[in-house]
Amino acid sequence: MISRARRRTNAQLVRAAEMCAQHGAQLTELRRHVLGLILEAGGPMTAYQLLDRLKRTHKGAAPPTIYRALDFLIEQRLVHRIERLNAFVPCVEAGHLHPAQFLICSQCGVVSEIESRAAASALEHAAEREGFRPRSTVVEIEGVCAACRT
Amino acid sequence: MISRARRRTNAQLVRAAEMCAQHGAQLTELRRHVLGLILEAGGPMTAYQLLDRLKRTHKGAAPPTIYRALDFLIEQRLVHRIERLNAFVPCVEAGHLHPAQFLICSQCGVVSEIESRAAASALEHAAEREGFRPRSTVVEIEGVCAACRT
DNA sequence: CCCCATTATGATATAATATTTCATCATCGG
DNA sequence: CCGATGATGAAATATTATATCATAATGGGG
Repeated sequence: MISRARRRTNAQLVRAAEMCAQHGAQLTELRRHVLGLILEAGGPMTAYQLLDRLKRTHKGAAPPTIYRALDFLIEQRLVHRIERLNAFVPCVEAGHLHPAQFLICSQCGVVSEIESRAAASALEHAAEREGFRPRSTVVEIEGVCAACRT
Repeated sequence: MISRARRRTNAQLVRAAEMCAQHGAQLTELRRHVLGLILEAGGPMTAYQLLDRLKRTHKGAAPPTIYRALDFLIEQRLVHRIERLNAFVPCVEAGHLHPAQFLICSQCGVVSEIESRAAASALEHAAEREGFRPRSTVVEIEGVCAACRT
């Protein structure tokens, strides 16, 4: 019995592997496994939470194991890092270059990713007015989500 | 002989004390000292860099000493935390509630604060479309500054 | 097919960042 | 003066991240 969520994850993993291949990068078993953990988590996961899970099936896993995998996944734009939480979530639009914009609920801890093209372009223009060439933009908005406001 | 920069810092410290007082908070000697270190630094400082400097004049300083001071200063909106660097800088507009928007040069390490009202309001609207009530927004744009682009 | 350059992983140690906890001390309003 | 609150001291520990060196897999040229 494979759950719907699990099937969805598998599809995402297949797609991720394709996208890596297109960039000449390989989504190895290990990296694929870590990405799977993040996809299945349903919320932000810290590096050491991921490491604990990884250890269940991957005996000798150590901090560098997980950080190297995360570096790769971030490089491939499959995963975002939420700086405010020291945590990691899947990209909503895997593999695409897009500004990371997060809503972080301080009550329930839920993190959701949004995409405001208006904000992204305003930021880009503001940066370029200073002569600054932006490469990677992170927006993290902490507050209270709709569910917790009731 | 008091340098111009030093005089400017003093003025900022006086103003900071006033603003704290207005909120019923006290800028104690210790906190004032830490704020002074950040103002004089001329760039982002990590907690432990600040701690090292603090120790020169403040014998028993320990990690909680500096983190408590930083928490206070952030609470009073006198200092920003740059999540991507685990580092701290003074607010450009001390004591005001404003979204923190930073340009971080990955070549020279310089951090500058910008203020794009357009981006801030686009983000606020995007958040509220999701029913999210924003409380604190951080934008960190990593890239290459004008000076380093030449 | 083999070589070897490159990339990936294993393994250990350690560095850097941050918090918990409990005790003590100041301050200030009643 | 007293008690409540807020601030600091001090020690231990938790959490996050990197450095380093060794070993193994992989994948193009010859």
